[in-house]
Amino acid sequence: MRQQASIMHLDLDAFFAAVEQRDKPSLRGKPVIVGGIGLRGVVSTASYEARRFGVGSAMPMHEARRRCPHAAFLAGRFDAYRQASGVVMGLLAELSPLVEPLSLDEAFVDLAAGEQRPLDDESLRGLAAALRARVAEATGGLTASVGLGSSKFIAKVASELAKPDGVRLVAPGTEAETIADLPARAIPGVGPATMERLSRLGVTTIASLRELSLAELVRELGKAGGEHLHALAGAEDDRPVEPERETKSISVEDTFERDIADADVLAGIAERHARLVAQRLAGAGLFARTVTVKVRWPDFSSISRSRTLNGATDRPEVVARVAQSLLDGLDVGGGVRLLGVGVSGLVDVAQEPLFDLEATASGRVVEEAEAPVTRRPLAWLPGADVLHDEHGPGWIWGSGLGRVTVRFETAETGPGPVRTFAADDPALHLSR
DNA sequence: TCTGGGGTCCTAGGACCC
DNA sequence: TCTGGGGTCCTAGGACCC
Repeated sequence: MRQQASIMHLDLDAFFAAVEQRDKPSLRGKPVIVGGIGLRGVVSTASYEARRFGVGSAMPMHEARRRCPHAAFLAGRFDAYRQASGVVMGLLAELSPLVEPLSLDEAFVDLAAGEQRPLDDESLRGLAAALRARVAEATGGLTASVGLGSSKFIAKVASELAKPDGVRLVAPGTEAETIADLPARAIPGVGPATMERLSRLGVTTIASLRELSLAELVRELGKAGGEHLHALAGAEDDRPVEPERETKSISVEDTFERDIADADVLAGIAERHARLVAQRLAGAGLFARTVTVKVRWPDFSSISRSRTLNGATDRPEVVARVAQSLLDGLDVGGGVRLLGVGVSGLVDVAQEPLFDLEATASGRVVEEAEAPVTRRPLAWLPGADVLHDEHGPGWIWGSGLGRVTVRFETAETGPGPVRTFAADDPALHLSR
């Protein structure tokens, strides 16, 4: 453990919802919920206004609609999120070469690896304040919460304590007392299942977790989990900030609006998924040895089937063929809720296998493989950016029954007017 | 009308090898 | 003549995170 609070954790507040409010002035100050819009969607991010109604991440969308029916429900615009995220990560990179992104809206920064600067508490607080101001300025007003501590764990806890829109520095030497009264569930890695086991041992807070011996924790949670938790409970954490983590797996999966029991339909979906996976593999310059198919049944239980080849491939037809043969081994007659295809065992050189299935049908399959992967036509998803030949830029408020409702406003305009068009109005286009 | 999608890490058992 | 002891790879499942 280092002697300075020189590990930073930055977390953008209600990120997806905040980007929507930035770009849609009429939604500022109002409940906004971004997530899966379909029958089986879940909430990805809720704005703070929506959280007051008890809406939170991972909540089924129908439940969110019940709790906050007047919210704006949006499908999400990942290009916009990626763009804003890139700007913020760029600002972090100016602080230190050691930046570890955890997701679009979160990252660790090791400030001790940056250029020489004082790392006393006051200087670090000043650095965080300046960073937050620059984030807001560079992103059109997004707010970030920043935690500073002597380890990743403490920095992450600190940013949580700083939320929303704040800074928190946990002074070196005060780590254990700072976390003592937090619920054990606040430790990253303690989820519902682990918390349930801990509760049965009488654990509530981190202080009470500390009363369990290492042996007890290992017995209850296994070697790795037990040792990790024992260390974190005592505020011991020497994990380094790792800027480059290599990709270990790539997958595509889809939950269907309604369960699918038709093997031919599922085969077509598996093929599409396999092509997308292979496309991303090739895009990353990687090759895979193992292909996995995942199926979720109507009762929500799921299984996976995998096969490791004796070489590595990035060829869509090979991934598709292996996925198909794995799927063939399953009885889908009772219906399938979700189908996924993934690859792992990634290497950066091809070792094309002498693949026994290849010789049999390569000609036809290769032709198919060269056809570009076609994106499904985009529906008028709520929240999507559009451009109208006459009225200019706006966003989809809602659609249905052959009509589309658009609000014409941008981050710069202030709240704008709403108009409704026919869904096939030739003057209306999706942006980008 | 319950429960996304993209990941990571861990465990456990069996095969296989020296 | 009761049958060691590792190590690694593979498969499957589960917990967890954002």
